[in-house]
Amino acid sequence: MSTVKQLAASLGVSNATISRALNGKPGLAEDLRSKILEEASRLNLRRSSAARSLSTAQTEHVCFAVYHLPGPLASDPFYSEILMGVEQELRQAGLHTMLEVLGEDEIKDPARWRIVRDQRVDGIILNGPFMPTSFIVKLHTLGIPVVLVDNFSSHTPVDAVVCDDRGGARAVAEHVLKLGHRRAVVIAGPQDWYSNQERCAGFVDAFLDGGLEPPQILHSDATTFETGQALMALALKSKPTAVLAVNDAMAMGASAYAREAGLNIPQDLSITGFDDVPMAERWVTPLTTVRVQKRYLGRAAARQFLARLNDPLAPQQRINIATTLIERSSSGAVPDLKIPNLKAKK
Amino acid sequence: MSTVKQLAASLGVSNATISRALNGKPGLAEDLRSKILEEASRLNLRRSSAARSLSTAQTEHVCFAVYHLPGPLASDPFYSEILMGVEQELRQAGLHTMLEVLGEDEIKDPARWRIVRDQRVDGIILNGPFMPTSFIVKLHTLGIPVVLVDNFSSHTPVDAVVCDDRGGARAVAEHVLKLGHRRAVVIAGPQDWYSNQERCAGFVDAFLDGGLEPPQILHSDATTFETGQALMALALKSKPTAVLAVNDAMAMGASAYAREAGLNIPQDLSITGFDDVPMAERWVTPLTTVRVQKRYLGRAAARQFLARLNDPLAPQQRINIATTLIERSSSGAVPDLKIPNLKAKK
DNA sequence: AAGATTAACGCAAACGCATACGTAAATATT
DNA sequence: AATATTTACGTATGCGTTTGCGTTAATCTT
Repeated sequence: MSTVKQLAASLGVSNATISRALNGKPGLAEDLRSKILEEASRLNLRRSSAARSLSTAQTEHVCFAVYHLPGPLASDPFYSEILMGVEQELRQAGLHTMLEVLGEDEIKDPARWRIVRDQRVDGIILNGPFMPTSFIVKLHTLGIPVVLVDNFSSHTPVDAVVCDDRGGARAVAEHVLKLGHRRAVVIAGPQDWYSNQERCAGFVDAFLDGGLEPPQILHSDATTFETGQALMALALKSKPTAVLAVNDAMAMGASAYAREAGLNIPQDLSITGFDDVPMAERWVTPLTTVRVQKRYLGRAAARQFLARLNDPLAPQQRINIATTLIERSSSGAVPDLKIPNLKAKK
Repeated sequence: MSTVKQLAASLGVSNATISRALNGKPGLAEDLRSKILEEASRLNLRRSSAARSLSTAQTEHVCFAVYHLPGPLASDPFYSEILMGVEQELRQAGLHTMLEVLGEDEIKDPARWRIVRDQRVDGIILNGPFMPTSFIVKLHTLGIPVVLVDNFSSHTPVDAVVCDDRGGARAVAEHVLKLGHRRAVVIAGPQDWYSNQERCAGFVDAFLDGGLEPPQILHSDATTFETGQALMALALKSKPTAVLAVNDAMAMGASAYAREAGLNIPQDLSITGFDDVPMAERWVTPLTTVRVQKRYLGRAAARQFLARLNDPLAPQQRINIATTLIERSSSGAVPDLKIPNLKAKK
């Protein structure tokens, strides 16, 4: 329970020396240093992070902030795996993670955000699909190191760590095309959501590259199981042989709806998801999907943050984490029987 | 970007006055106070939390710490809803939440835990089923305010906030008994897990109160979907008409296994879960389960923490949050046809 | 061997805020 | 009207570190 000053007294040296010893700084005999470290652990030294921060102007805290619009997405805990990754990496670097769930107030005026106003953190890692550009820019203008994770804002000068949404989407789409499907519907979420855009773009890429018309895209204002069900109802009107969902939650909703409509998956209809959430492989018909390593996304974000701290003037970076196609049984060869039907109807 | 001192100079008053105005302390004319507050927001005052902490010996930070044993439980993000509740409530009280994922090192020697050693937090909210008693006691001995959430340690002098595991379990069990079931098997997790114990006890309570033999209990070292499947394989040997799982993940595993074994739920077999995770109602056969309001659990924990801060000497408290039975379609009347079969075999 | 360089440490000033105490003016008391 | 009380503010000290600079002693240079 002792302080640095007490340690100094106990060893008959100045507290400057103690400080140098503890922080591994030069200008100190090695034997004295080791003696100090020994005494420090013997006396159970409890330093004051406050005093240290006051002196160094560094808090050793970094904020992980999420912003959920009020409404259907409010309770999606999708960020938690990212958060785990962030914490893991920051902890390894000797930094501590502060969690903040943002509300409208902070979004509107970042300068009034408490951790900013009180200088409680050395920087911020931002997560959430609907982070307004103005918010990000203001934060950046305040001189606070910021990195975006699982989101990207093109008109913003801050670093971003995203997964390869587009490439992943292209991969599932190609997989589905290879299975012979030609009539596909995309079940998507809000259009102003970065990942959603990229995934849709990836789907389209694959179709265009295959010399095909781009698939029909059904948008919605949410990406939940329920909206997946609802969009599936619409999608079925086009008599598709494949449905590409922008995430697993919607894919499962779509799958549930199709099942209740008497369709067999994948015999009558192929359905694919995106994310590879834990339930994806445990679903009635295990989901063909794209694995996004959220935890790694978080780790990468933290590492990028550390790099930014070390070099505040480095050019803006955008880091892309690869995704991988996971083939399971919710996708299968195109149902031969139905193709003529569709053609006939045409 | 100004400091308190600059504010003082700008208004021609002392910084003591500024401090009093900002912190709502008495000894200050109201008009002066409002003038100061106005100037403060005009100059975009950025105070130093470090200096404030140094002076007041309070950080305004509280740590939410989780401890996951390495192994199968490692990635269960069950704590995230609790965390959300904690953050929400602490934020409302003007405190900030620090997240820490504990490792073996911290568990063994809390005094070496960085946030403790550096006095980074005003207290700690602990979560995780396998928190060792010694760890909790040491923390408490160090004089750090601690509250346990979703866990309870009877040989420990710290506050705890738990849900009514026992009552909830009793409720599902009674529900199942009311449906006519007599031959039930309990699918459970590790025996040294508080919630697991309580839930098993609740099941047993209901059976004993009904004048019946307690059900067979199958334990496992994890509580995942996969262990649910595995235990279901064992459970079926007893030809039960109902299976009570200690959580939804296991119930879903059990459900999946039963389905693949050709059983119809609930016609051939009733299955119940516990927790009411989001997937429970979306499962192929929507799960009869017990709702645990994890978020509220977190909020209650934070409130208890605040109370503890205000009165460090108050007697230890244990707060119990009610649970509610959610009846869905995975449970049904006992299959009449099979009862004679079972009796015959006997 | 005398001067120059370097190493090892102490001194003391910040860092920015809170607060106990002091003081002067305003108000209340008799 | 004189004294006692309260109100409103300033002064100055302390919180526990870090760090620039100064000092002394040890080592190196020629």
